[in-house]
Amino acid sequence: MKIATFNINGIKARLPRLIEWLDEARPAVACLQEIKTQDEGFPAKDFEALGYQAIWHGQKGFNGVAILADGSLPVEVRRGLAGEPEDEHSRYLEAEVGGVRVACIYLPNGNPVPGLKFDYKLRWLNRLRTRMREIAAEEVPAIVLGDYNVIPRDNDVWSPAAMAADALMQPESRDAYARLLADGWTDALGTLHPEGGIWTYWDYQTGALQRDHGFRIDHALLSPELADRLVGAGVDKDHRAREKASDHAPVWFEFREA
DNA sequence: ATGGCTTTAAAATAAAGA
Repeated sequence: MKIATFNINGIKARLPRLIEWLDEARPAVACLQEIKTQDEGFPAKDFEALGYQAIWHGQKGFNGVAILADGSLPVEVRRGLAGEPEDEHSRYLEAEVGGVRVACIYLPNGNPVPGLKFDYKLRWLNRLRTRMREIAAEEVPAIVLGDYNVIPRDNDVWSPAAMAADALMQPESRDAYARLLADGWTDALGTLHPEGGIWTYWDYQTGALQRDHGFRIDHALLSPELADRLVGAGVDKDHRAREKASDHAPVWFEFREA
């Protein structure tokens, strides 16, 4: 069972690329971030034509998440995180798919540091932790995946010095991420590759892709019940180099059947 | 170099991203 995440940076601008990737990679579940459309603009019919059914949480102009499943409709469990009723950002969507709890997240970027946006990022990380502890207590196979906007380790970035001032690498961001791991969640790609050097994002600017100036911020955290079933993971880097590509590449995780 | 690109929203610029 392949479960993937892809920050597509605009589902309208990226639809041909997205369909192409679904067709080639054919994940059982695909979590999308930054769909950047209101609910009514979501191209559900284009996915249905490929055999995928979807749920989504859109927003005008930016943010927005979706969960696609091959041959079935994800059963929605929750949209949005508790704790800040006034928070209208569309960044969290959770569903049951094929016997697995799947939470699709788009964590706030948090730049500049310091500032209100960074404060929001840290609060959001705390709210996420609260929800993940609830999921963990259910003792079900679970995966919380998406764009975490956190570079967990120095070997997850082409140059720690170049990114030192960025919200993605602040000690507070890393500590919050580390607390999730301490709670018992497994960083799927990080665990398979402790040596680092794997990127999921390359900036559009200054030829970052050509220089391989990237970093790893798209993650999947696994509950113990699912971590035992992990058999592989990877980044579809070739999709980053295609015409009109997102600045993120798709990341996939393969699991043994239960 | 708070920039460099890119998308969205909306009608020329501005916000947001990371």
